[in-house]
Amino acid sequence: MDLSSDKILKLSASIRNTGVRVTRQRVALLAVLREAADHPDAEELYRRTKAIEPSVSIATIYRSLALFEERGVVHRHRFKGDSARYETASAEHHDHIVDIDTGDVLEFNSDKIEQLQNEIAAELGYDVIHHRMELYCRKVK
Amino acid sequence: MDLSSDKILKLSASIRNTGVRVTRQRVALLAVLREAADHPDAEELYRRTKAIEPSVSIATIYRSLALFEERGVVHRHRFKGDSARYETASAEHHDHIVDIDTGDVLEFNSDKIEQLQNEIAAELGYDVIHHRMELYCRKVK
DNA sequence: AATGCATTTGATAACCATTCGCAAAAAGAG
DNA sequence: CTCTTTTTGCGAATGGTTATCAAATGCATT
Repeated sequence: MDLSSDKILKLSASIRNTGVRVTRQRVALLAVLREAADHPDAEELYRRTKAIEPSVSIATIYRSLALFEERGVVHRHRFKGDSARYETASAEHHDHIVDIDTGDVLEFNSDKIEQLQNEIAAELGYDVIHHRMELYCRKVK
Repeated sequence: MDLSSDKILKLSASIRNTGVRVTRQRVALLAVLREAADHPDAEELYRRTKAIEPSVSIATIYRSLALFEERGVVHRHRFKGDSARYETASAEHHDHIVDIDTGDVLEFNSDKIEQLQNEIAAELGYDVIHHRMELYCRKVK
C-alpha cells in the first residue's frame, strides 16, 4: 500500500477529529482498515500495518482498535468461534452473511427486518439501541 | 435443587439417547440447565452443578457443555463482551433481546424475519443454515 | 527550533476463559 | 466380577486480549 502525503493528511484529520493524537501507527492502521475489503482480525491487521509501518506492535493494534471502536470509527464483530474481526464504520448500518465453509463475509441490510425488530421490541416495552444479525450460510449448489 | 430418582431417570434417558455414557456429573449439569430460566455462563453452571454434585470440576462442565452442544441439547451464545452463556435447546428456535442495562435476556421469534432472511440469502446464492440475531435494548420509560 | 508536559508506544508480563494431557475412576457390556 | 472404553479431576497449557512501565513521541507554547 502506498501512503501519499495527501492520504496521510486525510487520515490524520480523521484521527484528530476523534480527539486523539495523530501517530504514525494510527495513520497506518486506519489506512489499512479503510482499504480492507474483508473483515480482518487483529493479527491480520498487525501484519498489514507492519508492512507500511514496521515499528508498530500488536499491543498498539489492539489499543488503537479499541480507541477507534469507542469513537465509532470501526466496528468489532465476534463471529462464530473466531477471534474478533474489524471493519471501518460506514455510514449505513449493515448485517452479515458468513459463509460457513470459507469464512467469507458479505454485507446486507434490510429495512423491513429492522422495522420488524423495532415492532417486536416495542411490544415487549423496549427500544432497540443496536442489534446484531448474522446469517451462517452455505452456497447453493 | 432436588433430584428425585424419577427426574434422574428422565435425564439419564436424554443423555443416553445422545449416544454418550450417563455420569453423575452430566445428569447434574443437565438438571441445572433444564431448570435455568436465565442464560448462565460456564462458571455459574459450575457453581450450581457443584451444589448438587460436589465432585464436578470446571473442566467437566466445559467438556459436557461442548458435548451437549454438539448433540444439539444446549445452545451456546456469545453476547457482547461476556463469556459464553448457555441454554437448553427448546423445540422452537428463538432469538434474543438483551437488556443493555441489566443484562437480562428475553426470547422471541419471528417467522416473518426468518422468511426475509431466507429471501435475502437466496438472492445472493446462499442457503441459511442457522443465524444469530440479538437486539440490544433499553426499557422504554 | 527548542522546551515541557501529556499522551502514546514497544516489549513483555499478566489475564482469563477455555482446552489439553494424563493417570486414576467410573460406566457399561459380557 | 472382569474387561475395555469412556469419562473424570487436577493442574498445566493455550490463545486472544489487556495491563505495566520506562522510553519515545506529539504538539502547544515559546
